[in-house]
Amino acid sequence: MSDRRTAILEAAATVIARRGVRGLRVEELATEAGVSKALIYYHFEDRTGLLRRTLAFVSNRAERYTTEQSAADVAAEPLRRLEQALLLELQDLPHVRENSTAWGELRASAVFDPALRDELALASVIWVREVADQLGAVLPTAPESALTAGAERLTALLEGLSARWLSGILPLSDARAGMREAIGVEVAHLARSATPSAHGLRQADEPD
Amino acid sequence: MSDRRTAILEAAATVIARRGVRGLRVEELATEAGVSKALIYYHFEDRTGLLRRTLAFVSNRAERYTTEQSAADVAAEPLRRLEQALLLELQDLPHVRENSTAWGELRASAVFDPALRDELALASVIWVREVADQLGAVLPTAPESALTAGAERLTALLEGLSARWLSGILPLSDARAGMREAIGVEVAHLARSATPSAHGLRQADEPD
DNA sequence: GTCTATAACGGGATAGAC
DNA sequence: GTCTATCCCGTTATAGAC
Repeated sequence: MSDRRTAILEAAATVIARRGVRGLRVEELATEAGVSKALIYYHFEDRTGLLRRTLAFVSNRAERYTTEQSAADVAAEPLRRLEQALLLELQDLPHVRENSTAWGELRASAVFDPALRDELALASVIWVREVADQLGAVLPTAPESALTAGAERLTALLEGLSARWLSGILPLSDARAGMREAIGVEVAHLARSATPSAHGLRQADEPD
Repeated sequence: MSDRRTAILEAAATVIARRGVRGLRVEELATEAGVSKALIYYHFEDRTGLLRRTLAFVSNRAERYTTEQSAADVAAEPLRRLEQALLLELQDLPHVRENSTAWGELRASAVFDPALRDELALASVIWVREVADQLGAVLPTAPESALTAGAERLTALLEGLSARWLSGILPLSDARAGMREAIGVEVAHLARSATPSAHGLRQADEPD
């Protein structure tokens, strides 16, 4: 894959984080990437195609830095690693903010743009499974389905808190505190359901 | 307030739910509302002003139907009422879907449009307090700060789950199950922290 | 592969009649 | 208050040279 193409995708993430999907102008993107407008249409089908590729690019990049970060502390306790991985997205660092903002934008756009849904669903499933795995490292006895459900809740909460933080209605520190507490609560909950024999039988909450 | 003006706001919610803020065309809005484009500019400053008013309109409407629904079951147990109020937003009914979609869109837009932030922050604070109050009815002994934090988590989770549902990456039934379980977990958590030595206290009045 | 120049048009906003 | 008609700018997308 050409250098230019990658440069355009990186620039797209930057511009989306700055202006939103709605505010993305192919011209501004061209300037940001240091190329001409026409080259963007040469490398990508059209505006929507570009967005699709950017979504995949952003989610790969997020996955990459999450994994790197965790690998660096592979010796750390599973719970610490889980917290790190989730709180990583709630930091006021340029590249984190950029990735979170772009991700949020593209997710929101997917509600109205079916072309984005496949990429979004794929990225989402990968992320949930990753978190489920880390939860599994914390709670080896918990059943897979419970881990997935827990990961679903934690990642959805993270997206909700992130959206509030980025739209300026929740201070970052509150978002981080909320996330940290939720992790603790979730782990405790899963631990209780996973080891019913230790204490009294604790059945699942409500029937569907 | 004129009939027309309200009709335009209602139509705006409908069109935003159909096309997104990004896809809202003043012309389509005019058709939907059964008025001319010019009238929209007569009643609202400009496109952004219209969005601001629509945000306030949508959040008022949501508050209204939440309250109505709860009032109808005022005799129900507090926990049931809390669940009802939150799960209300996760239903595949036209007007609910419309409100949730429009709300999500406007929230996402606020990240890049400071003009929307004040309305958004206000609506958000009202909603969190409402949920915190209902949590307080379930757990009279819990301190106000814990209730607010819990409500923050529950509403943020709801927004996260809702976004996933509406973007088609999470089935509605999963979203509802996740929400229901989270409520149970959260209430249990708050109950434990509020009554470290005993449980079942149900008589204390409003904490400060 | 990459550029400059331009076509083509969608859509926000306004003028002015009634 | 409400309409019809229209302006006109910004934006996507393409043509064609190098």
